[in-house]
Formats: sequence, C-alpha cells, structure tokens
Amino acid sequence: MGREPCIFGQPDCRSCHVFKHTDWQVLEGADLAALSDGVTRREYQPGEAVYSAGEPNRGIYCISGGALGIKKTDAEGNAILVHLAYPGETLGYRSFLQGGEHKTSAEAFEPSFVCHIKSDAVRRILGHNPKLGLQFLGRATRELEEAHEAMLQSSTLSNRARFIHLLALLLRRHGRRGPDGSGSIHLPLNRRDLAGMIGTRHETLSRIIGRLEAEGLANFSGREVHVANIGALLGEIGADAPPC
Amino acid sequence: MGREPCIFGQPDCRSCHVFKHTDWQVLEGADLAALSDGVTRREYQPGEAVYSAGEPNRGIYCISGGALGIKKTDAEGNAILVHLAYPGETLGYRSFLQGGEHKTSAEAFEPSFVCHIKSDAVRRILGHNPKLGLQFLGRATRELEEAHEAMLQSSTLSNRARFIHLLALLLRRHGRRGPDGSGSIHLPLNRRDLAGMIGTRHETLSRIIGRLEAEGLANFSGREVHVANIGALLGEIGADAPPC
DNA sequence: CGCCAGGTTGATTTCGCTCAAGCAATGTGG
DNA sequence: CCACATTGCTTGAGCGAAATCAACCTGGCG
Repeated sequence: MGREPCIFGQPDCRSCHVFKHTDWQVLEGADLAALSDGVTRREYQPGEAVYSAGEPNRGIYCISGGALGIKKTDAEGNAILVHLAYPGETLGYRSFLQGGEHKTSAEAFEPSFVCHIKSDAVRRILGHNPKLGLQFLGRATRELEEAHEAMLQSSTLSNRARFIHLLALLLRRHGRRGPDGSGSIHLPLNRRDLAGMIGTRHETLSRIIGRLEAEGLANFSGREVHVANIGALLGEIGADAPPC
Repeated sequence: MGREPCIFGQPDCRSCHVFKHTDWQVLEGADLAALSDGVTRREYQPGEAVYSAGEPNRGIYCISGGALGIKKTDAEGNAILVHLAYPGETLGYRSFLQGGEHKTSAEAFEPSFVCHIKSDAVRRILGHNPKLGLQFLGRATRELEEAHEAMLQSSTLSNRARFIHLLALLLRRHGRRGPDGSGSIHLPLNRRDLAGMIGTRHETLSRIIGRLEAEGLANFSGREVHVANIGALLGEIGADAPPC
C-alpha cells in the first residue's frame, strides 16, 4: 500500500492538542463553532507545498503538527527561506488580508498536519470580534521583528556567524540536548534551503561546514549533526566581535 | 530667537489634512472624539528622535507632515534603516502591542510634524472596535512584505542594483520628474543613512555613486541628484541579469 | 547499468570591507 | 581675521570573503 496523503474530515478545534497555542484560543461559543465548521485537516509529505507564490489566496491555514518553511523566490529563481513555521502557527493570513495572491510559498519539511480554514468563517469572526484580529496583529508584529533582526544580521554578521546562529536555533527546536552541553539534531532541511536561510550559496555553506568540522566544533554526516559543546559554538560568534 | 521646537495643543483629528490616509479613518463618533482627546502634536527637527531603541513605549505616533526614518541598531553600533515613514503612517504600534521597549528608533529626516496618541485611548478603542485593529494589521502585513522583499534583494542583488532601486524609490517619493524621463531630487538622507538602507558601508556607497557618475547615469552634488534618464538607470539593473 | 539529485571540492575572480589619508565646508574661540 | 577642530564625503591600497564555474563523488532508483 504505502502512504496515501490522507484528508481527514472536520476535526474539532476545541479538542485540538495545540488549540491553546493558536491564535484561535481567544474564541468562544458561536465563534468557536463557526471556526470548527470551516476547518479541514490534511497531511503533507516533505517537499509538498501547502500553497505557492502566485496562487490566489483560498483561506487561512493552521499547523497542528510537523514543520514548514516559508520561502520567497525572485524572478531568476533565487529562493530564500524567510521563516520556519511550527505547530500552533497561522499561515497565509497576509495574502488573506490583502486580498491578493500569495507572495511566498509554504512547504512541508517533515510530514506535517495542516488545517485549512474557510475564508468566510475567518472574515465573519474578524468583523465582529476584535480579539482575533489582535492575535493576528501580535503574530504579524513578531514576524516583522524577526525579519528586521534578520536584515540587521545579514548586513553585519559574517555567513559563518549567521550559520552558527541558525544551527543553535535549530538545535533548540528540533534537537536533543545532553546535560553536558552537547547536542544532536536531524536537520529538517537540505543544504540548499539551509543556505537560503542565511542568504548564501550552497557551495559556501558546504565550506563553512567543512571549516566547523575541521575546528572540531561540530560533526556533520548528511543531515545528522552532533555538537560536542554548544557553548563553545556560540562563544565563536561572540569572539567574532573586536576584543575591545 | 531662532526656531523653537514648538509643541502645539490638541489638534482635532477630524480636521487633519491626512486623516483619510491614516489608520484612524475607520473611526466614528465617540471613538473619534476619544482619539482627538488623547492627541498632542509636535514638531521635530532633522536628526531629532521621536523615540529611541531601548526606551519603554509611551504610546503611538501618527505622522502629519515630513519624513522619518526607522532605524535598527545592533550592539556594536551598526545601524540599518528598515523603513522610511511618511505622513499618514502610524509609528510605534509594534512595541505598544507587545508591551515592551522600542526595538527601533524613529528619527526625523526633514522638519516633521508628529502627533502622539495616549496609550489608554488606543487600548480602549482597540478593545471594542475591530476595525482599528484590522487597519493596524494591514499596515503590519504590508511592512512585513516590504521587509521580506528587502531580505530577498539583499541576498540576490548587488549593492549597485540595490542602490539604483533605492534611488528610483526616492525619486518617486521626494523627487521632481520631467516629462522627458529625467528626474531631480534633494536627498533627505546623508550618505551614511543611504548606505544603511542598502546594507553597506558609506565608502562603498561613495564608490558606487562615483561609478554611476562616470557612466553618465546620474549627477550627484552633495544631496542634489539629477538623473537624465530614469529608464536607462532602471534598465541597468535589468541588464544586470544574465542575457539569457 | 546508467542516470540523477544532493553534496563536496577546487580554481579563479569579483566584490566589498577595513584602515588610512585627504579635502571641502562649517563652526568656534581667541 | 586667523588658527583650529569638526563633520560629511571621497579616494586609495590591500585583503579576505564569498560568488562563479566546473569537476567530481556518492547513494538511490528505474
């Protein structure tokens, strides 16, 4: 048989295991019922797109399991990864609100479960319940801050320092950390996407990884990474600054 | 005598000349009155800060005249300009919503008039009128898109191409354009800030400018710029792409 | 077996940063 | 009115980081 991309019926948001971490947690009563009525859950395999840039918006998505990447691509096909999305996050609210096409693509990095919510339902709730809009607003401002932080980093830090930052972040999210300051991780991304996250080419990333291994700071074997001393790794980037 | 930084009393938002371009345009009746009650207008001279990174948020701001720059600075003092703000725009809503300190600084580039709105007033309106929150949400998503666009550009385009983009944008906003495709502008920023907008050093920008002059694409004399053929300038960046 | 995608490595060159000096305009105090 | 500091901008030399082009390796798969 093998895997079939299963489409589930209407799950009930009230009993969803991530409900209290979502933007919808502020809803009650009729709004909550209306939400559940507009929801369909579906599984996505790695590499599969939830939506792609250029498509018209068809509603909003909410992640209930897995990990997704939000990519932006230019006319020449260069792609950067602008965000990693995890369970509880809302996707596609931007194009939903601006009423146009998706400007980014959302792609599963692991087998993921994503709920689709009908436009009508969201629009109706947004129109009379200020709380939901404020939740979205909070999400948007946090993402904006993340983007500004990335802009600052990309113009002040070296590629090497940015990659170390990224690695530390992925270790926190996806990794297993030992009590001795070590950590292991199965990377959810291939080298190209990893390079896209720090705004460089995959060849350059390959060299950076080679250097980190030579210095004994980390072991890479395909997507498996082992870091003996996370503190030493992070010390690297502090030491990048002038010893003033 | 000379100029004194004048603080005006409470202007009436309903009669403000930019009112219909602001986020507040959706307010009516009592909300509008409450807004006007919470407002103070004040003039800022070039270089003066409306708020600075690290300060606690004390309310939000609305620009009624001039031009401001939103800067983000890191620990080493490197600064980038993340946004140019014009009349009608709302400032400081991010830290206001997240309840913390300002993560960016807002600085006048021209003599500017900015209204301050008391936190209480905004919080009260946001709590019961969904429309205002949705306006803010729209603003946040547009800024987010702008930030993502900048991230993509900074990792795919050369400094030269980014500067040409910026120049074209400033020409649209601040410049006078002739019917023959020419354009003139008095730059609202010094070289350092200009460099900060494209994520490079001022020396590098200076060289880029020198090259553009040598190629006859633009004339720079201090902050005065004249472009003979905007089309040719923009053609440059299209031509940067491989002639495939 | 050949093909292909993902990854590594090498050689070369371009780009932009750093450090440093120089220059013009402006302001300041004696 | 002159010596002097200050600020904003430009220029030069040298260097290092990273992009580019290209070859090559590896494991999976029809």
